[in-house]
Amino acid sequence: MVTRCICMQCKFNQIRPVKLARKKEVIRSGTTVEQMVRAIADLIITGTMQPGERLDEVSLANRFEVSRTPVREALGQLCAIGLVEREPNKSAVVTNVTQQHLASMFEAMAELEGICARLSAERMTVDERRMLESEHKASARLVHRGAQDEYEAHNTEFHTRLYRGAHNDHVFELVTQTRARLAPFRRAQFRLPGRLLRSYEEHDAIVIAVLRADAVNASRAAYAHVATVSDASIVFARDVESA
Amino acid sequence: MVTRCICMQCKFNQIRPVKLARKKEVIRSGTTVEQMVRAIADLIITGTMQPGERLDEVSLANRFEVSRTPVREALGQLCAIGLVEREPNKSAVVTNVTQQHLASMFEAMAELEGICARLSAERMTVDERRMLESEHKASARLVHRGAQDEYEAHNTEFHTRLYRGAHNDHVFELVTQTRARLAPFRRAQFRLPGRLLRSYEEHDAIVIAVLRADAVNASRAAYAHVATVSDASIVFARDVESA
DNA sequence: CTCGAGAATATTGCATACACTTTACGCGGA
DNA sequence: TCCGCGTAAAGTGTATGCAATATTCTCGAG
Repeated sequence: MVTRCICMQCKFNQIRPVKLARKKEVIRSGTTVEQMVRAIADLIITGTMQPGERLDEVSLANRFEVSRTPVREALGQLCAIGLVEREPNKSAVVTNVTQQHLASMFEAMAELEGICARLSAERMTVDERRMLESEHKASARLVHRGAQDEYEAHNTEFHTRLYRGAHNDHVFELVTQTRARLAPFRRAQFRLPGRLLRSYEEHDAIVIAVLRADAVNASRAAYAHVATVSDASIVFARDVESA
Repeated sequence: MVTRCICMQCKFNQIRPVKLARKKEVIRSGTTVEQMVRAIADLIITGTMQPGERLDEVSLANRFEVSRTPVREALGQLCAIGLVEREPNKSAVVTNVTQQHLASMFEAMAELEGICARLSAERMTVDERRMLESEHKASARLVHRGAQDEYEAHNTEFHTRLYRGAHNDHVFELVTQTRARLAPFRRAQFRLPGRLLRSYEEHDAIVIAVLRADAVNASRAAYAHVATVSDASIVFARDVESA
């Protein structure tokens, strides 16, 4: 996708005659590099770029209409985060994790979610508990309607609430980062039949335990929840790999 | 330290007339950027640069005799890791964590070490267990001699063994990364009276549980161990701050 | 027809140049 | 003396150029 195609109509092949001059009129949110990091991360997380695919600097630079310098910095940061891999004098590549590493990430994720659920059960404020519950109940509707995309958004929101509820900044960072790296592999899980309902039921178990301040069961339920996501996703990943 | 001093003898103020020309004869381990990341991280971790201190790009470039480009990339990566902070058009700054964030990192570290110890108890191979035990026993000598620096090296080694023993790549990454970020604050802990012996005893509890494959107690012991390090370090950090 | 060596091309790594932003400095006025 | 304000200096953000490395292509030998 990123590698050059032969077609001369393809915008990647067009030599852009216009000077790359950033005018101050251009309202920029943050620096170019930040934008690039977000943009490229999106490409990876949304699956527009598959693991193993090459991230060619000049193509990206043309695509986003910037010079190679910010692209390079962005790739460096994505590398530090772990979304891409680089070796000297070669193109950056979307991180291609082995089955084993994937499994280790899911296991770590389960541990981290377990911690978050446990700490949430112990530490969430009354407001946080109330919000968690109402948001969760609201998503029941989506399950009935089979609204996958909307449910997925709610799902993300739900987990974020758990992460925040732990009231630990660093744990929040770790779990968020791990989730980002798992995102490419988790993408299609809600396509599997019955996954939506099952996810809801598992959330239910977590919510009940958290509301009761039952740390042990909250932790267990969260761990188990990730474990089933893991199973679904690893199966999916294997299919993709063999395809 | 990094900011310019007035003295014209200071090497930071010397205009370097020599061209920055990298000859191929120079044997380089990895790219310049990698070296820079390591070098700057070292400055921070070893405490040569204190939290809050400015990392001026040109000074660093002169100091390491490279251009600003690799310095910038390195700073970007260190920012992604969390060792430095940046905002647009300002110098990068060694991350200055609040008491609260520091506490959250130690708590996260305790959780992670607990996980590692638990998994190690369950998963370490016979060889790994043997090595853990013999290395641990060897360090007893250092405690008696009061050899702080050597003990610290052994201590690092000991914990790394636990992290590896968990047989989970991603957990290893997370715990290693967290340790790096805590390093600046943990530095002086072994200076505290009696800390050496106490550390050894705590390691002992972990080793015993791991060797017995007693996951629960291994986890507890590891958690408790970090908690005491945390106490010592937070006290130290507070002293530094108020000084 | 396949394989491999070597040239041609593409791409990365770093240095440098320059525009824009922030900070430091100095000076006049209150 | 102290406070603004304007200018100078320093510093960051990005584009571009060049050398070094990797990749692709070509063509001849087997």
